Amino acid sequence: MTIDSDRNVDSVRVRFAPSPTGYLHLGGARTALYNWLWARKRGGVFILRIEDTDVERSTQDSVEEILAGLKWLGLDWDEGPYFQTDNLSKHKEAADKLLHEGHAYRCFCSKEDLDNQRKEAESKKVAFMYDGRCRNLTPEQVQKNIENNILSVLRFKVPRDQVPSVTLEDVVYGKIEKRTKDIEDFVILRSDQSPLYILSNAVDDSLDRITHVIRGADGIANTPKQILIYNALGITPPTFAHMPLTLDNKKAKLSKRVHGEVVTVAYYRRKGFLPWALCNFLALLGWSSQDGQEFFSREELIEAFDLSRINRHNSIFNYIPGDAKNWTDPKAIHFNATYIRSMPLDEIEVYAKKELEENNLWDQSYESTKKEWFRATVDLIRTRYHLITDFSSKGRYCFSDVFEFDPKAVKKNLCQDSKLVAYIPEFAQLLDHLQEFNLENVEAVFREFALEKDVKAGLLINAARTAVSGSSVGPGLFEMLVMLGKERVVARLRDSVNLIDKHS
RNA sequence: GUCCCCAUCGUCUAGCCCGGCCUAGGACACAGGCCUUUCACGCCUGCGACAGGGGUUCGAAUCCCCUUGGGGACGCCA
Repeated sequence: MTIDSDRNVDSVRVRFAPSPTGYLHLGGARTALYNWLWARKRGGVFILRIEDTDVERSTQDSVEEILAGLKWLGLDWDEGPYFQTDNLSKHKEAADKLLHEGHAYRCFCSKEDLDNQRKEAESKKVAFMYDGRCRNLTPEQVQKNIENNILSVLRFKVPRDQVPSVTLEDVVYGKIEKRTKDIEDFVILRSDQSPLYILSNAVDDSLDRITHVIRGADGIANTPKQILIYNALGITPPTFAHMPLTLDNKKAKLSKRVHGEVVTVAYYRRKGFLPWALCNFLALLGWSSQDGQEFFSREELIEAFDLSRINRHNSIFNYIPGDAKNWTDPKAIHFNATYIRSMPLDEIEVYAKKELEENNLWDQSYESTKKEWFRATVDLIRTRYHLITDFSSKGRYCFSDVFEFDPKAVKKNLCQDSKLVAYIPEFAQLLDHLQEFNLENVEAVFREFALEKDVKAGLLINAARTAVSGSSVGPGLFEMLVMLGKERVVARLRDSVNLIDKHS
């Protein structure tokens, strides 16, 4: 259990606080998931807060994309979405308080000036830290600057003399210590008096009575600063749990800009992922269960999840750009495929239906007269599918007579033996005469025909597979034929002879 | 450059806090085999790691130090 499990046992409040400056990406989804899991596990509250204080870059589209992504993933929130900009007055109030109580001061240094200093430091390869030159301005000097309309920002006065170091007990990283001499007097209010993230975030977390801040490890550097703010404001800081980052295979932070859509949640939705399969995969990037279980239902994962089992090292999202089969982390595909073939039929049917509808392959009868047929078909073909989109692509032949023939399959299975041109119409005829088009009878036709002609059954079976499905792979042939029904099978077999002509 | 953090199979990880049960376990991927009418199903087998060096100890993947490697943060972004 966590460090403060006793104190917060009945009142966990966590939040996911994305900035609406882009897409919901995998890293954000994972952060949201961990927060959600923790809230659900502890019977707490999961809050969604949009941190839109960067007016320049925040967009409404991005907000909608984030909400849609979370909804799709099934990460429902209990409060919000709150918008950080709605709290601006509170943030300014806090800043005023810090100023009046001597925890902050006006800094009149110009941005250009500081940028130059920073550049110079960089070229000299020395560390740049604001030197605090405005810290000890006399009230008269400050007044004079204000009268002269010199713009000022508000900087936090890091109490280096009183507090030698800030330590925190991170739930996942343990004790983290930072000397105050290594923390610069950071800006909390811009020159237009708008608050910065470091301030707003801390104030909002306290306003929202957040008990656990669960965020990426890139937030570690901010934490000591925020603790200093909490202390100056007389607020007890929340518990922090930083989660390791997810890097790409070159160990760079995942980002939409450099990695493209493969890191966006929307992409997985489009490509045919089951939302829970993605969640399940994401949960395992940095966390593991005590007993090694990897597949979890929502309830099971909530039960098994614990902040204390989050590991400390960054993980790599192992996708290989340009690899058609492994267009994303192979393990993620493995999760999706496993869910597709093992989830309750009732649930997968819903996804299959939606997929077919979107591709004009849906027929109303699949819910009435052909309901059982549809169920059986979905169950038959899902075994080897990796993605929901496979139902409309690889499975197209089940739902439409217009489908593609894989040239390699045609060559391999139909053009392989010239006798097939004669055989196919023959056994198509035999099948056509079948009273009952069931597994036994259909198989018998193939077996007996093979015997009679003294050829391997496989020759006929493979030819038939390609003739009726256009492919060389798929479910067991006889199941497939019975599923398609006599009429379609016979017609497709007869038509397939034309394919052979074309190719030979 | 400064500060913070991390380091087990190619990847995700278990084990580490409380040294011996570790000839280091699982999963994905990969390879081979089986089943079979095909296959991206299933089953079996294999491949494959404690970054390096010093300590401490009877004994170290586990504790300590150093080196190396990696990541993150150093904005009037969030």
